[in-house]
Amino acid sequence: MSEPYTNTVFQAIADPTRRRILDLLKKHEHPVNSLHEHFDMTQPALSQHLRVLREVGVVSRRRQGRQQIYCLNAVMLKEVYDWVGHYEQFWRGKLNALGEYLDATQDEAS
Amino acid sequence: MSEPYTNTVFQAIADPTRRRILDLLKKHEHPVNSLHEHFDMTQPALSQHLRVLREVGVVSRRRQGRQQIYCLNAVMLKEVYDWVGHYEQFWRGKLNALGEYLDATQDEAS
DNA sequence: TTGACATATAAGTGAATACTTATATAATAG
DNA sequence: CTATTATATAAGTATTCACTTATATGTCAA
Repeated sequence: MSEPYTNTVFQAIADPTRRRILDLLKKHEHPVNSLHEHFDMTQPALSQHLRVLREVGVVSRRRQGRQQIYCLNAVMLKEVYDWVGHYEQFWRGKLNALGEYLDATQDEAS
Repeated sequence: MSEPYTNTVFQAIADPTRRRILDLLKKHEHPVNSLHEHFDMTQPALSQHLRVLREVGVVSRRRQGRQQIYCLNAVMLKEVYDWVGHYEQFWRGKLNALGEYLDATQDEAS
């Protein structure tokens, strides 16, 4: 009945647009207009996604002239990596057994 | 402007309740009522979370008498692990203070 | 100072989400 | 069969979300 989990980073990366932003920032830092070229949405919509990422702490920004340069702060993703890493043993071994993944019925149905 | 990302698994694990369900199933399989003891919500609410996890494919179930036994299908989490794993170098470099310029060597590739 | 540029915030909207209670289905016990 | 147990679905609701347009802020250039 306890609540030992937080929401933040996992929710931030739940959105595909925000994952794409992170992937772009992984290559190198970007000002907003440079990021904006990659997305089919308005600039305010993008800025709102950037705000989510900022509030979670997975990106940071600095001003450079009129631009805001966003860059990755990947340390916050370690929480995700650590959590999902605890499941690694479960998919290792199963993969080479039957290819991509077994059907939902694991009772020798195939 | 492309859309090479899907939503499914990342969104499924965005909710803390669903991550807790997976953590319970990681220990061993569970019928619904056994899972329900761990959560402060109604049984239908829990069943709806289980449905989300099922539809994404990260859990499966089989009937055993009146019970539905849920068990983990962790292969679907590999997508998350792989995605976030591409960021590992960034926090490793920063955590042990080897300096940013180690990260700077991934400007090319991918 | 004025105007253009770069980005952020405000306000509004429709859809999705996470819950609730009520009911349906499914298996077993009597 | 009927009643009980176990789980799922239906329907309703309040909140959150991802977007939009309009406007505000902040920087630079003329």
